[in-house]
Amino acid sequence: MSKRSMLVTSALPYANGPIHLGHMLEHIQSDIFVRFERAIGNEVYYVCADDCHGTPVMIKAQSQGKTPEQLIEEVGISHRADMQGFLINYDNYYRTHSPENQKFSQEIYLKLRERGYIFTKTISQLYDPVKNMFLPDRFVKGTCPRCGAKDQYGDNCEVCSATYNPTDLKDAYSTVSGAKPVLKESEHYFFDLPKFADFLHGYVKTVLPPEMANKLEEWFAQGLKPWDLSRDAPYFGFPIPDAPNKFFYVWLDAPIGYMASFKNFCDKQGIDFDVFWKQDSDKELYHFIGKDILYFHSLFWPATLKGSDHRLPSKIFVHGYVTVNGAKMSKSKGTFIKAATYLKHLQPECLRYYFASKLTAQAVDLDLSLDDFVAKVNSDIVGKVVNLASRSAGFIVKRFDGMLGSTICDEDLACKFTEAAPLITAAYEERNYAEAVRLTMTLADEANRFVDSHAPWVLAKDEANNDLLQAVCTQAINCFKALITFLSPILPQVYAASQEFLNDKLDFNSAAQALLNHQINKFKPLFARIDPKDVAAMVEESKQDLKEAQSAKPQKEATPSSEYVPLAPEITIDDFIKLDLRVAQIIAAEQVPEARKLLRLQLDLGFEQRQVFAGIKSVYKPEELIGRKVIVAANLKPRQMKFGLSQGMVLAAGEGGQDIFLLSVDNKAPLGSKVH
RNA sequence: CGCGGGGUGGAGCAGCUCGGUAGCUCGUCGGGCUCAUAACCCGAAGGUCGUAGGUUCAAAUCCUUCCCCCGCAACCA
Repeated sequence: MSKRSMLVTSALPYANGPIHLGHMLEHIQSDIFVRFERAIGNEVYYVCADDCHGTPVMIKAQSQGKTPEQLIEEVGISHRADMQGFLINYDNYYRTHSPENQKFSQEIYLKLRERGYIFTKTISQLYDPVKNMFLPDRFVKGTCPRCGAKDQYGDNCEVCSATYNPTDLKDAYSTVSGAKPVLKESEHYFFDLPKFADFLHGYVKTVLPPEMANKLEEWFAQGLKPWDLSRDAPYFGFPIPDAPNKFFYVWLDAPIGYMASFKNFCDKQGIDFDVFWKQDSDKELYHFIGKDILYFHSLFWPATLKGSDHRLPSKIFVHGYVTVNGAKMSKSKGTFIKAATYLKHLQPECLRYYFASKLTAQAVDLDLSLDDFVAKVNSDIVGKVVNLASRSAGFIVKRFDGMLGSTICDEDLACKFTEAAPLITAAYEERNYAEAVRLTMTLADEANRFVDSHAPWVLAKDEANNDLLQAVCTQAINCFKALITFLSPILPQVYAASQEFLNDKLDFNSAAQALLNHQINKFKPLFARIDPKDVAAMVEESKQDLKEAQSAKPQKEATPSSEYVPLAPEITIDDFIKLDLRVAQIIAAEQVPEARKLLRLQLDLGFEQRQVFAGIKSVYKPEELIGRKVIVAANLKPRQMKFGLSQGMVLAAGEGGQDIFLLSVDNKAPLGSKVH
């Protein structure tokens, strides 16, 4: 069989939160695939990245008083650590907020535009007048128009399961600021997806398993709709060429992040990027994704590739969700387990093995039953596989100076291993790891029965049986060698330790070949069994996480209808005294005709006069301000505005809009006095 | 009737494409062994395969009804 060459990706984790066990299912699944393909001799590149853009990242950064760049940097570090902790062997783990990705995104967009696949249309959307931003549906809540349930999301009601538009909500409010959203028009850029409908309809059947293709049928039946790929500023993303204040919707550049991550890797390694991505590439391209993002990967992504003259994915591998103890991961039950929390208490290979033992090519949900998890890992890995080495190595080392014999004693058993090898290989290739594990464990049972029936501990009592004893133990060790090699894509560390123990390079393609007349090393425990206490501790800590999360953001979630803006991060007195606040008097105020929100104020600070522009036009009239004493931030860097220089900031309470209240001070306060 | 997936002994799963009266692992009970990380081996109990009906000589496996669970329902990442 000639050597194949492929690029494999895992879906890009979103950069607004930590990695949890749900993510790990996918990354473990793809990592096993990659390790397997490499083990049988294929050339594989494996890349991933953080998905950095979009409103949620922007909001999260804001609420933490950070820039989005700071946030994604921090999140990126923790994501990488988690992936490494689970032995996910990426060639490159990059980020979508990168020069490569910006270049690709814009090039692809321009190509699509050139081909006539982009058009513009004005749509009206809910807008947060306080934060001055358009609101995605998930950031709007209100009262369900059908059943009257409060605090329902913008698109559907969790109580009566009605679906509606965000504009239908009663008493709608922005979850970002609490303000009442207003409708506002904006021009958006659309990708003409319907033009690809026929192509996609045929294409998806070739890259997806039938049940997933079925799922897509309903979307085709309804007819594809144009894809709105622009977002208005403020938005954390890449600017759209020739479209001021418009940014690419995060889902445009996210999958392009696969290319960008690979490009970044290629440039470092001197690999030819285009060979993989050109239209007629004969390299294979595989995406592992969760069923939740099927739509994006099987419709938008191939269409953008097709429309911009790139190659298409060879296959899209879809998996289901992780449930824990039969239910959705729950923070209050402590079953919403973060990767980092898991790693504090348990070995990565335990989860790798458990997931593998239940993973098939079907996109069904996978239950992490914690009791079953402990039982299965301990019983299979320790009790069956490792035990085989553990129970035989002693004889070889003590009685034969660590030398394996020149022969084995049960050809039938050896045959079973040889015969199973291609079946196991096929099972991995089809991503039916559960089958691969089952086949392997059946062999492990056979091997343990073999040891039991020959009872080497009895043979050892009589020197006359030396040859047989050595043959039995040699075969047992060889069984172990085959088993651990079959499991090597799943258990890379045990595999590495086993090579050390066996003093040999274990090759997947010759796993069942016997190692004879060979010196091995003293056996050291290769795998620590799981103590159920560690699992309990992990669950307990996950519950703790929840409590901390709750106290960290006091009311925002608990009383979503509250108008309160979350508290900014704590500062020290040193931070505070940097601020020089002074009492000033408004001695003149006038409208600025071109300005939507601003009034021009002339302030007397006692020691000097200043011009300040204040965004209070919506509430205050110039006449009523003259003579009023206000507080002004006096050491603020002057700002050149369109209408003139603003030399300070007048302090006011409220969130803006109609919610503006100038701070006042007792009239006795002398001008220019400092506020402490 | 919105769509897709699923419901198999106490737990987790396989079998269902190509119908022939149910299999694996764990757990439980009894026994054996003592080389091994209380690991290993043998045996037993326990299910009529969500429900109701149909096709058939024969159904977990094909068809239909209903019930229950999970997910999706497109701009939400």
